[in-house]
Amino acid sequence: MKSGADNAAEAEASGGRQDTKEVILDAAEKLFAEKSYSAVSLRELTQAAGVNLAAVNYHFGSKDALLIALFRRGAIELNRARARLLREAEEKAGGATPPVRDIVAALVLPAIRYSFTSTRLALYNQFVAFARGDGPAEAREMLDKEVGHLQRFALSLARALPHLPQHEVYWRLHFAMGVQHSLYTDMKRLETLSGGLCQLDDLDAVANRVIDYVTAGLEAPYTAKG
Amino acid sequence: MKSGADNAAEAEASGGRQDTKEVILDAAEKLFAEKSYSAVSLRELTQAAGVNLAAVNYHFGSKDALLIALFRRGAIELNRARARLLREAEEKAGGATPPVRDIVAALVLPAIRYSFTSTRLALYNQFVAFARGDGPAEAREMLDKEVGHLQRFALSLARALPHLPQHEVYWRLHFAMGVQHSLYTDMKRLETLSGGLCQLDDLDAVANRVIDYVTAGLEAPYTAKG
DNA sequence: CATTGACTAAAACACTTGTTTGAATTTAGC
DNA sequence: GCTAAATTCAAACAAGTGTTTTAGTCAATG
Repeated sequence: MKSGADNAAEAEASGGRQDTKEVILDAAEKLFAEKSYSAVSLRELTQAAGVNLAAVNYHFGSKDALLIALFRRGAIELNRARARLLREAEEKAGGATPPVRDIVAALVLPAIRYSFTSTRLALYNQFVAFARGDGPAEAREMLDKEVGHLQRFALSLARALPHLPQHEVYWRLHFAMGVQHSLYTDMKRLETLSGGLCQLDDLDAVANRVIDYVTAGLEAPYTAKG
Repeated sequence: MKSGADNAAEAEASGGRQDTKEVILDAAEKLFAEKSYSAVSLRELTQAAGVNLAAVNYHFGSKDALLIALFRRGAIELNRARARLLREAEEKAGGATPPVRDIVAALVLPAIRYSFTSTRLALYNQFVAFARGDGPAEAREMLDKEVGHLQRFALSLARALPHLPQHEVYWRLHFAMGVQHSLYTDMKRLETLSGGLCQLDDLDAVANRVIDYVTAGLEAPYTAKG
């Protein structure tokens, strides 16, 4: 047998020391985000992680497989957190549809948390380029599954915004993802633009800001167009 | 002398045939956008452009210099178009400050046009990663200049939204850039999410949508926060 | 203790990378 | 039409790439 984490018990039993697999994943997350997938060599990556060069191929099979495993780890956590918040919002609303603001919060809060603590989300674009390019079918399937998770939010929003045609809901949800995206891309530009006034320091303040903005956009009056 | 386009007259005089330099720039724009800067080899690039392998190093000096030239070409055109629209909006408003919607239109319309006709804007993130990584100081200066252009919009928006503190204007302008960003990133996700319902087909419709959304976000009530 | 398995280490592999070279070719100026 | 500069071309270069191999280490198990 090859893979080390076939059962979670083994990872737990190994005690306080993180195992190589996760050390690699963490280093890859950081480096792939600040540079890019293909700009980071395995030598640079393994050196930063403090592991041997061959470790990546031993534990993951290839550099491509590492990227896939990395994206999977992040996507699972993110979508699980989003789904949980959306479910809670629905339960809180009883049988009725939750207010737009609560749906928005469920969508963006997990991502905002990540943007404060890790570079995890910055991987998304890298992975999209990889999957749509030379990447294997497995990668494309993961992106499709990702869309499936978003579909739940589209439906929920459509119920909360009954005056909007379906395609307009999709568009505005897409824009909401763009706003969210701006939290882990180009933050440097915002910092220099504002002369250091705007930063990712107060999570609640940033979260309220994003939710206010996105909610206002979603609830904007609909001016019929071609 | 080395470079071929020292004076624009030469490029014009050469008649209908595009010169090698621009053929390379066009091919690079396309390839760098769909894959990534470091994922595209000069062999793949020059073959797609139909020029010799050595042409890039001959005309630009290096692969890095090509990326810089590419970004410069795009940034100049984009900022020029934005500045012109903003000036027109200010003139239309006489001495007063233009309405938020007009400022937003000046900011996003040029980018929306590009997103319909080329992959030019998708280069931005690539260039940011390059400039902040191993890239030369020249690249960083270009990003700073880019921020300078945005500053004009920040000031104009601050005048149009006097009830907002300055840092809130910066944040919301940043979010607006994120919405704009969503037009040339992840459009594939929107298409599959909407089952093909949403696409970049009708420029005016998309432009109105974006402007509505961004304007609503900018004009959202301000709920004081930490 | 011996043995088996998972894991690490260092070296080598085949291949691609960006870049350079020097000769052939085209283009412009007199 | 000749000259000289500008450009293209094919070939080669050194360096770096992901991957494989082979030997070595370590911990658990019988």
